[in-house]
Amino acid sequence: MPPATAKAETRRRALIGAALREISDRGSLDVTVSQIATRAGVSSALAHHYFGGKEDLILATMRHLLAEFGEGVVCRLRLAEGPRARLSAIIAGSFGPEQFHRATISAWLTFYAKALSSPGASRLLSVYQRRLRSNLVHALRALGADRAEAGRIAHGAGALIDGVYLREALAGPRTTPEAAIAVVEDHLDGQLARLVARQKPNGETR
Amino acid sequence: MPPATAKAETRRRALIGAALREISDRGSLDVTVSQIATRAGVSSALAHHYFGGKEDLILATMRHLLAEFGEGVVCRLRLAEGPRARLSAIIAGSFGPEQFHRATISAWLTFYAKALSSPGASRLLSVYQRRLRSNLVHALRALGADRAEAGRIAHGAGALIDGVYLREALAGPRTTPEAAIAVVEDHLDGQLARLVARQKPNGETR
DNA sequence: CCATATTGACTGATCAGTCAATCAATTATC
DNA sequence: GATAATTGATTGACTGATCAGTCAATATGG
Repeated sequence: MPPATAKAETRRRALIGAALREISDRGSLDVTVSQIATRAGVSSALAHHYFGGKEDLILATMRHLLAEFGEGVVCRLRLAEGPRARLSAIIAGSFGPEQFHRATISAWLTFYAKALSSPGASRLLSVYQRRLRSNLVHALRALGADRAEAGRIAHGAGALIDGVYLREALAGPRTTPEAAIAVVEDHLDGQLARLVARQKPNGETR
Repeated sequence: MPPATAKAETRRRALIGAALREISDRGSLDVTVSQIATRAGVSSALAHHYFGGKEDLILATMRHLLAEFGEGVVCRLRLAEGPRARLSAIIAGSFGPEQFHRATISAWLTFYAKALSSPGASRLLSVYQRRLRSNLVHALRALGADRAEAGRIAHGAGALIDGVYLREALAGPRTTPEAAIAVVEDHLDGQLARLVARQKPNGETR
């Protein structure tokens, strides 16, 4: 509300957006503060003014991406009825068109790489992974999986989602979000079929 | 055989090994030529002498890792009898203990990230992906999958393998190669069961 | 006027790549 | 077999460029 703060917030957002675009375009975190600032239409000194330094700007950008991602999932989750639909909502949210752009995917991959050497980045990604896992496990348990099975399936599904993203980041031929979703749904179907078969050995599979 | 060439080869190997260790340790491709050279016990100028420049050294390191990986798969593949065993061999080879070290995995992830901005790195990874896919498709077709199905399953399995690696690169709690293998085998079992069920709708599943 | 926004100019550090100069080994010549 | 010529290995010192971060000075809005 205060105009000063409002302007500051605008600038922060602009810088984060510029950082995102710059990182995506160049496909690398080797992005200079000047490049980002120029893209945002300000001087590099201003970027340092609003964010303590480069690291903080990068982490803020990451946090932004993460938050956007989370919103997409939560939004879809609200509309889902029943545990199986919740699983689908999580998957669809993970590949929401607002995330599934080559540029955004590239940014994700670079963030993952950064997490190897930046505790801050690592922490952020852990949050995302835990949230995804928790969502999946919750829905799986509602489907009758015990804790171990739910954990196992969630782990596999999470890895598959990450893997599909990873391939998308590199692959020449563009895939659609629908195709990505299909891969994960397919995987889950296979896993759930066996889960059900194990629970009710009397032949009933659906 | 010629001593001069032998020495040169020794040096190249030493530099590649040093690069690998340095990249793994630091978890980043932001590694200086000096750091690598020092670790190899030579001057940075020598690294430039043997490899045209930094990029070439990095790519050579990548190629080395890739070749090692390929050998592991080929070796296991030779021992496998029957298509299903070949699938298992590919998976086991992908998670061979010689590859499945935190350090090596970190290097893989950084290479993936580099592929976003380096055509050379991208090409190398494409080779790996094509080889993996080709191996998988071949075995799957021998199991009766048609071209489309084999392609679909291979894509999913490839993505899952990459995803498991990706998680391993970050995860705090160390997993064993066996656990990683189990995840992918599990996935394949699910997929194959449905494949068989679709082919022979008369209930026979094994 | 005051506070905040904003900048240009600067600094200190880092690094890839170059180069001319040694050093070592191999080969050619007598 | 001794010696000179050639080639390759190796280095330290240097350069040119790049960049994150700083700071003092200036604009701008209240």
